Amino acid sequence: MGVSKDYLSIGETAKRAGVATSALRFYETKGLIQSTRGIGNQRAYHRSVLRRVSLIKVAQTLGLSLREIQSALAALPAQRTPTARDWQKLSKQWRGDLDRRITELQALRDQLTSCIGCGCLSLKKCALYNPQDKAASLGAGPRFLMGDGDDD
Amino acid sequence: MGVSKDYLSIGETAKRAGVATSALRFYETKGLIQSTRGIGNQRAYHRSVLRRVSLIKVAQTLGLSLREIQSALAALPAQRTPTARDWQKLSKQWRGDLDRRITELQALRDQLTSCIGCGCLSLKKCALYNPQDKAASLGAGPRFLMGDGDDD
DNA sequence: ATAGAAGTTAAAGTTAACTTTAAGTCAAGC
DNA sequence: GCTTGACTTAAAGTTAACTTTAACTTCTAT
Repeated sequence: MGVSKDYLSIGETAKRAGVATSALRFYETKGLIQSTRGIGNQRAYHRSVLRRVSLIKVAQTLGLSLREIQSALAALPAQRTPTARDWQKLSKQWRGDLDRRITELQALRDQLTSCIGCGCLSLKKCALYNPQDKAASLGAGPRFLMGDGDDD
Repeated sequence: MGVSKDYLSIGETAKRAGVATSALRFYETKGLIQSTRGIGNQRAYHRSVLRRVSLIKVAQTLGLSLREIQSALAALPAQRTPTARDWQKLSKQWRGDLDRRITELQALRDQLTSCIGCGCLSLKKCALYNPQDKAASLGAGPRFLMGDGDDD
């Protein structure tokens, strides 16, 4: 059982958060969560860690790396259960990220769509090939360029 | 210079395809591209490899893994420059993949949007948390569930 | 003939996000 | 007293997609 009402063992925390104990230890080494130590040097996680892990999981679903998540969580108080307000702040920012990614993918799809049937695939000319064009060319409209047969 | 009009050294191929020679060797071990060997055991890549590498790069931009790309390319003749028709077939399939990913992300965003301000973050109830719900819940409409304060 | 650029192979290194393993500690139940 | 289960740490393993390194060999130009 838990160390107390407010503190849980690593096993319990893992079970309730739906992650492996190894993941919790890993998160701890990365500074994403914290623990205190009880008798026998065993970890005791505060209840608030459960929410933190939840946030981590949501953020991961959204495609954020642990490093990015760490930055975001750094803004939250470690020893307090994140409030609705905390969550709002984070989720709004994350939605922005998501929106951006979606927009990028849509532009990529449009580019791809306009390229279907084009068949150019010219390394030097096709917009799909040039990563540096990515920001610039996305939304810059379709380009139907047939390779000249010599520069592919 | 190239071995002939139709064959290029690894260095030239790398330069023209915009990838490192190490990447080309790597792709070769993965069966994504092929080479013949001249005297001295040096690789000679057929011109068509340039297009193949192009396809690989585009596919990667679209988010496909080398393994998936390998499958797609397996349908293409190794010793022939992919034609517009080949490209059409691939790009249509890839667009489908892209569409699906975009749809997923949009559903995720909608879910996130509806969760902003909700602040539930209940491990047991919030739709954002449950990966297995992902397929089912996406598009299943928003869920405003406040945690009961005891389950997370 | 010889320097230097470009190639070759096998193996190890890199990053992310963890898991697995090894070896040992600790508390509870019988 | 002893087995069992949960826990601890450090280190190694895993997958993807390459890059880097080491130790040579071959080609090209002078």
